[in-house]
Formats: sequence, C-alpha cells, structure tokens
Amino acid sequence: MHERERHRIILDLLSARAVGTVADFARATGGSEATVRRDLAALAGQGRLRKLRGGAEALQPPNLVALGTPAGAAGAVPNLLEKRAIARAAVALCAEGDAIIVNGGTTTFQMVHAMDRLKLQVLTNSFSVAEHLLRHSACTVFLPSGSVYREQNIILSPFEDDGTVHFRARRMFMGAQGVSALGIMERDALIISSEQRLMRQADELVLLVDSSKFRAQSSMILAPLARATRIVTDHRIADEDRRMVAAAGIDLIVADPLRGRDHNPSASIA
Amino acid sequence: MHERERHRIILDLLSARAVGTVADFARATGGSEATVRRDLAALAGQGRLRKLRGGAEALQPPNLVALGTPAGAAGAVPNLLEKRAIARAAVALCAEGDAIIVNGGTTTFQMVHAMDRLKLQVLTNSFSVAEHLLRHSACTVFLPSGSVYREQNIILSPFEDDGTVHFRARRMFMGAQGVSALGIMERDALIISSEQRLMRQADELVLLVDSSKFRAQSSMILAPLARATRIVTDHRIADEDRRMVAAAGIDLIVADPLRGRDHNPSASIA
DNA sequence: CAACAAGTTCGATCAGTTTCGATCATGCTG
DNA sequence: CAGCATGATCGAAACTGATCGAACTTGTTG
Repeated sequence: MHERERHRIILDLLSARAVGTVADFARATGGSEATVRRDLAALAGQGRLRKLRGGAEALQPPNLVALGTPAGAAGAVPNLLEKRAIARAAVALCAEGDAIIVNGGTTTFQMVHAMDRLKLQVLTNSFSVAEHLLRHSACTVFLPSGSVYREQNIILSPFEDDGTVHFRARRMFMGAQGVSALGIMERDALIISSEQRLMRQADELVLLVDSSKFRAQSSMILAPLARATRIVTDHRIADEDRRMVAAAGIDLIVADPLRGRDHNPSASIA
Repeated sequence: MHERERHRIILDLLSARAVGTVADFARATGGSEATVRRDLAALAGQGRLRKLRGGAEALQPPNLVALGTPAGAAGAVPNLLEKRAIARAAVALCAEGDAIIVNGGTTTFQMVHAMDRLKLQVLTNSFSVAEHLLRHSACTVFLPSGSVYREQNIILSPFEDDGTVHFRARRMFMGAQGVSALGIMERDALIISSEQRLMRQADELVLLVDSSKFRAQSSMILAPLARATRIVTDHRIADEDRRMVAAAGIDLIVADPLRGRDHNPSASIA
C-alpha cells in the first residue's frame, strides 16, 4: 500500500466521521500504528488535518452539506448547529434494525452523521442521504423511482407507482418549509406529492424543524399539523409556539445544540 | 510495444485509479520496472503526472472508481483498459440529447468518463453511475425504485412496478457475465429480472463485453444472443467468436485500448 | 485540591525491506 | 556500424514495523 493511498484513505475516513483513532486508520490502511502516526504527522504538516491525541480530526467540519449544495459560498446552511442537534435528537429515537423513512432536506440530511453506527432500513428520496449512508454506514437503503432534481438532489416522480408502497416504516422523518396552526407547509407541488406518498407508508411522522420555521410562511399546505406525531426543534422555540404544538397534541422534543458530542477541536478522542 | 503506447497506458490507468505502483504499470505495459521508471520520469518531466515513491499519481485525481469498489488493492477491475476502450466506443454511439439506459456493471461504469461532455437523459440502475453523472455531467438522471445492493451498488427490486415503464430510450447499454451462442448469460436471478425490465424500454440493445466474456460460462440465460443489436468488445476477440456474432446478425464494434482519443497535444520527446 | 498510580499514547531510534537512480551490457533498427 | 531503447545490477536512500523511555490522561486517594 502506498503512502498516497493511505493518505487518501485516512482523509476519506475523516471526511465521513470527522474524527478517527490511530487504530481505526491502521485497520483501514492495513499499516502499523507507527506508520499511521507518521502519516498523520505528514498530513498535519500539509495542513490537511488536525492531529490530536489518539488520532486526528478533519480540518473543516466535513460533509456537513449535501451533494447538491455548493459546499462553500452561498450554499451555507442556515442554522446548521441547530439542525445538527435536531437531527441527532431525531436519530436518538431510532433503535437498531428499525425501518425508517427519511425525506430529503437540509435538516434531515444532518441525520446521516449519527446514523453511521446503526443498522437501519432506510427509505429515502434524497440522493445525498442515500449516498452518504451507502458510503459510511451499514444501513440498507431503499429508493423510490424518479428523476433526480439537481438543486436539492431529490428523487421525484410525478407517478403514483414510485415503489414506495413496498416499504413500510415505523417512523418517517421530514423537514418542512414552515409550521403553523394552519398545517405543515411546503413550497413545491411535486415535492408535496412525493412526501404524501412517503407519509402513507409510515406509522409515525416526526417533524424536524428549527425554531425559525414556526415563523416562516409558505404557499402550500402539505398536511394538517396534527398529522405529525412529534416535532423536534431547538431551544429557541417561542412559548407561544410551544403552546400551539401542545394544543395540537404533538410531542415536542427540544434539542440543545451545545450538548451534542464534542465540538471542541483541541479535545482528545479517548 | 512503443514508448508512446506505454505512456498512454500509464496515463490511462492513472486517470482511472489516481495512483498506481511501478509494478502495476509494468504488468499493464509488459515492460520491466526499469523501463516504467524511465517512463514515469519522462511523463513527470512533461508535467503529465506526479511521480512519487513506489509509483505515480494523476495530477488531478478524479473519482473514477465506482463507489462500491474499495479503491485499494483487491478491488482492481480486471481488463480495465479494455473496458475503458469499450466504454468509450459505446458512448461514441450517443448523440447530444439522447435518452439511454445504462445497466450497472464495471464495464458500463467506465462510460461515465466519456459522458460528462454530453447532455443525455439516462435511466440507470447503477447507483455509482448516477452518482458520477450527477456530480460531473449535465445529464438528467432517472432511477428505478428498489433497494441498493452493496456489492455492486445496484438498485434492484423484485417488483414489476419499479418505475422503469415511464422511461423510453433509444438504446440500452449493458454488460454481461458471459456471451455465447446460447445467449447472454448472467449470474443472479434478481439482476436478470431487473435487466429484463430495462430491456423492454429500449429500442436497441448494445452489449459491452470484453473478449474474455466470450469464454466465460454462467448459469443463467438472460436472453437469446440475437436480442442484442450490437456488441462492443476489444481487439482480442477470437475469430471464432467474431463468426458467432456475425451469424447472429449482430453488429460488432471492436475497440482498441491503445487508440483512444488523442492524449498528446504536441509533445515530442526530446 | 493535590498527589499518586495505572494505563495510553507519543516521538525517537534501530534493523530489515523496498525502491530509486545510475551504470553497464544486450538487442533491435535504420 | 552507430544510435537508441531495454533489461539487469548494485549501492544509496527512503520507508516500514517494532521497541522503549518520556509525556500525557484518567481515576483514585489522602
């Protein structure tokens, strides 16, 4: 195995899991720990990763954005920290072996990071989610038929027979453009019909919306609010909105952005 | 073997695998390691690759290996050069705007490299092909429904309504486990049913098989040989097999691994 | 809170192996 | 025969894996 090849593997792993131990890398590259240490030193010298005790971490919080999003620049995801916290809380609802549906969206995409330790059966219309799960998890991935819309990398079909009927899940996770007493709002008609097909296949509907969504207005109503079983949001939710959710008889989970697993760059892995 | 031919092979390998060992190149070119070293030194001098200890790497490492392939050692694709040539010849059959079907396989996957300049409408059951096209081309991508099988990253469904009926193409491109007078052979029943559904949606069927496939035996017959309209293979095909193909009334296209699109701008070796 | 003990991890060092580049002999081509 | 590419050989350099003392982290105790 070549130096470059090892470097590539290490960086690849880091782009998926953000941190890794020396032992992880040694196993992945087939080299000894001594060699991995040297590699890490070299890569750190090139500024391609940050070395820390026990292993290394990616320089930039990796893969926080889906395929379609233009990585840097304007494509920055708003409220990213909140969304990650919300996504983590959502994944915490899943148990090993569960069948779930993940609807495409910037918030739900954040779920993939936490999913790589579980073996789930996942139906998703998000190409990005599918891609990440195939690369970095042991999950089984089901896809609906349709064409891939490039802006959001979502698989959409105008036809009823998109294959989703063959999948049955306990929970479906989805984001939304807006949430109010009027219902769950979305933007695009094609997306709505896709989401409605997915919703039919799940027992529970879990809504992942950061607190700003309670103020957002959108043109089309996807479903009445009560259709959701739970809502996961962040701590900035207004009391008024809490009451609205409670009035609709929906479980509310408030995720704390600060209390995820380590955000601290200089920490060790152990 | 001429110097130029070796250079072409080396660059071709590098464009496929990003890095390669001296031993790899020696095997591929049939030359000794000493010669390969000289070639690498010359190519590095021309700025066409970067030399590194143990081998060389491409200047711009493109992600040309399919998702499933473990990138390292064992995942090496057999007859890669032949397959690339075959794939290039196959893409040459397509015109801007065409609707085509690409069935998953190591040979058909090589088509994506040449497809990034065309705007095609592509139905594929290969997750890797879809991924590459979405990233690196302007093609429209359609997917069938089903679960993604990890070994080969193929989307397979046991159900008839996998969405393929909504797509119509002029040509379908597919590989095969084996080809003989008995028919087109495949290995797996689920793959076969998926391929049969795809085949119904295309006017022409183009078979991409390197010459070794004419000798390969497999257990299941996908379709009679005459179902194919054309076969694209490499120059090592035996005369006997040529006759068999001709007897079935099938167009035969022989792709030459050495004579791909021109790689040399104007460089003459000083 | 400080001190200590146990367990990891790190960096340096050393021996063994691989690879490099230069040199030389051989064989092909014009 | 001259010119050139190729293949083989060999000392030098680079890389790898193992080892060991030092430094660090963690948990416990006084």
